[in-house]
Amino acid sequence: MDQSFAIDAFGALAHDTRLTIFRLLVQRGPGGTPAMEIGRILDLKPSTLSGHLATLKRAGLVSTERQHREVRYAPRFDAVNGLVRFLLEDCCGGDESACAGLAHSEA
Amino acid sequence: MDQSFAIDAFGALAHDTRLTIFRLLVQRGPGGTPAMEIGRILDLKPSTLSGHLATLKRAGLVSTERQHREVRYAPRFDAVNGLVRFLLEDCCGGDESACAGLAHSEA
DNA sequence: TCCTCAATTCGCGTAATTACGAAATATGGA
DNA sequence: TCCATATTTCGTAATTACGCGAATTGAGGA
Repeated sequence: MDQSFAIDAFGALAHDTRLTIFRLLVQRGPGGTPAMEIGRILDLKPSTLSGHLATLKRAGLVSTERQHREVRYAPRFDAVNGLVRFLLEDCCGGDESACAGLAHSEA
Repeated sequence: MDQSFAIDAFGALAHDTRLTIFRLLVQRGPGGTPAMEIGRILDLKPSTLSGHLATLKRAGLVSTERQHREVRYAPRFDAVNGLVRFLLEDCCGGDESACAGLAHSEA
């Protein structure tokens, strides 16, 4: 996890439609969701949807798998964990007691 | 935590200088760091620094406290936790087994 | 009050992002 | 091969973000 990866990932999430897409994928689970289904649910034009999915993919936040004629998009949970670890790296100068309970999320 | 808050927060972090500032604040700890010290460490012009700090503040990622002539900036760990929870809300449709170990970070 | 340091606000030119129609490409069935 | 469905690429115009010099505000000491 380096800085430029994190910037791309945060930038990808810093958009109304893309954030909605990503959260939808999280709720759908690791099995993935076909692009067209996402577009139907969120009422997005194909080219707009495709652009956003490409942004999320470039940022490493989603993985893709072609199945027949469809492309299934799935969230990458490891990317989220990586982002959090990167953000809180060397938290409080390594002093566990200073940030106890703060650096751990219970989603 | 609502969507527009999350968008502002991710947008604030999606920038080289601001991400560096935030991570520096995390490492410095909850006691806060004077703005000028941040600027000196990262070699930033006052107006540029101030703009970035204002963006982080608006996004709810940092808190400020005036001490004498200085303004100390501190990271808001609760905001980070809130973002992660928001991102992973209803993960895998609530099926714990499907995302076990994925939704929890050990920073 | 006057001065100085700390920090913010304003203004401007430049650069990146956005949505989406139209055209192109990919996949599999008839 | 021909076609329909699924998805991506391209082009363009409108919007927004960027850095930073200059001017301004705030707080405390002399």
